[in-house]
Amino acid sequence: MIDHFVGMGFSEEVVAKAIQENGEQNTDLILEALLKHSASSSASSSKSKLIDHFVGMGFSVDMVAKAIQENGEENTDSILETLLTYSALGQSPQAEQHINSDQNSPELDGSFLDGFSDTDSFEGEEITNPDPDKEEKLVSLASMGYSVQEASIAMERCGPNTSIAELTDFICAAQMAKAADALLAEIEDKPRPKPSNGYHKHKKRRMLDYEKPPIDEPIRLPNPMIGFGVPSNPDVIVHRSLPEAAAGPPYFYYENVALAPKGVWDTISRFLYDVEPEFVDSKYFCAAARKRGYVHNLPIENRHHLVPLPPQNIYEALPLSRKWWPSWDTRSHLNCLQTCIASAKLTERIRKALEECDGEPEPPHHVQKFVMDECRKWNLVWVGRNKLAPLEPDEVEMLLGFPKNHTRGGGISRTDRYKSLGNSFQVDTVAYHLSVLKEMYPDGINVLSLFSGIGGAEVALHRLGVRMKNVVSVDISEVNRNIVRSWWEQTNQKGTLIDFADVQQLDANRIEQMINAFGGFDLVIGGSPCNNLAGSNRHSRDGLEGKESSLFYDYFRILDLVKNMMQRN
DNA sequence: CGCACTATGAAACTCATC
DNA sequence: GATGAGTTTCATAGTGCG
Repeated sequence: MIDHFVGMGFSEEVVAKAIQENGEQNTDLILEALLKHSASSSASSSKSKLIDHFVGMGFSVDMVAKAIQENGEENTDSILETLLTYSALGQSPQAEQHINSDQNSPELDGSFLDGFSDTDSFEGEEITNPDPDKEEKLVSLASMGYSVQEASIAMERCGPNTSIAELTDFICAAQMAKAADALLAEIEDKPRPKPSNGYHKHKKRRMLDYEKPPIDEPIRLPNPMIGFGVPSNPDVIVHRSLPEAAAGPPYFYYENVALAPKGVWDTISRFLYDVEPEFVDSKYFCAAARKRGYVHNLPIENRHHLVPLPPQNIYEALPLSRKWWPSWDTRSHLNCLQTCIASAKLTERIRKALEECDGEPEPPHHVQKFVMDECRKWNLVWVGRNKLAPLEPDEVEMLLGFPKNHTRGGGISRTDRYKSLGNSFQVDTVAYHLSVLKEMYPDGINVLSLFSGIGGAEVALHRLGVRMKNVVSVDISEVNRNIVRSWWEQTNQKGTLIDFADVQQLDANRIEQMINAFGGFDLVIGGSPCNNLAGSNRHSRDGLEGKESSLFYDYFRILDLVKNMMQRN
């Protein structure tokens, strides 16, 4: 019983309490109590949040665990002090480790920390005499956006009496040296266009690597996939320093699938002015997973989520399915919403397999395994006794944050609805990133929206209350353009919507024309085709050079044109 | 022709273990 | 570090029907 609810993502403590309060019999009441609890409290326990917080600053997990053990959970200042002391002394300076928490359970067991006290790599007696001056400098450098590792090694190399300015110079010089080497290594690569306003390597790097051969480390996906922070775990990364060439105006926001073939995100990031991608799973925003990478130059401080908050798990999103949900289906979130749905043949096979074991209290293990494998593969939900079904289009609309009937009618087929929705943004996730624009542009913004699809960016901005003065929207699909146009009119937008079918139509002349007419674009947003990158594609997963996915280079081309023209003005 | 339906794996990841 | 089991994935091409 406890395992059942723990499997849904609730913590053991909370489940035990809910069972105690409601009795073992009434699972509905227990679930309700759990949902209320998760709605009222944040998704993470305080301890795991605390760990995440410091790990996000670049400290290793075992270091953080040790520091919390020494100082208690309450005094975060003294924890930080201890961590800085460890770092200053050069103890276990690896920064790449993350907590290996269960992706499905945001809360951690109380016993979680126990394992770490045995694996400490540093001893108490080595930290007797922390140098206060050293600490102060570390704090200063950390607040400037440098990692503790970079800072502490720079101090080690430069000596104790080095000024902050000299230390930052040292770090920059090391970064540039690494960049030059990397650039030499890249010349061998296949030819590529370069940003015309210069190419500067300025990624935050870990000083430890400077000893190693100058090979660019490939981009890795974060675990948990929370980017620079999500509402339940905000500001994991407090500061980031953008490369000079990346700074706006205009702001830009590029999106694609996180699980692309190797090297794809390295290339994308390289083109987009060396901005580090922000990888986020939408399961932290809604009831369905959606692992995506976002390269953008927006500020990341003081983001806020959309209201009202969407359903955070399957039970909130699809309350009617609760009645039929068996205890052995422990899913709390759906998998990625894709462009195709399961066949009726499959759900029939499942129904028959389940009916064959109707007499027993629970299907045998191999049947459960078969059913659950298909449920996860096809995102099936329970709609009756032994009955599973794919999501309806309006349910997909809701899960992705679009208004009901957004893609309905006007001549679009059911198949095309699934396809357009499956290719879209998750609105709440994107809106969280875009939310900083609201205060920056009280008078509204001009938007260049490439590969708009069904208008995920426009819907997100509208729901945020960001006024759109002029929107230039480009999408190859006529039904998609109709959907956006129809939404634009239904929501009584005061601004102007101009649409194009093909990004090729946007050449330098036309872009210059529009920039002159509108006074420039404030936001260039878009997610280029993923079909040659996505794992579901058996036939033509050709990478970034694939037929459609290579349109990424048009996103870059247009963005770079806009940047240059706006810089000139 | 438009539409609904169906069959079709592998790459790349995570996690545990040795 | 190496290995292996387990899990996830904004899809395409072909067929058949009205």
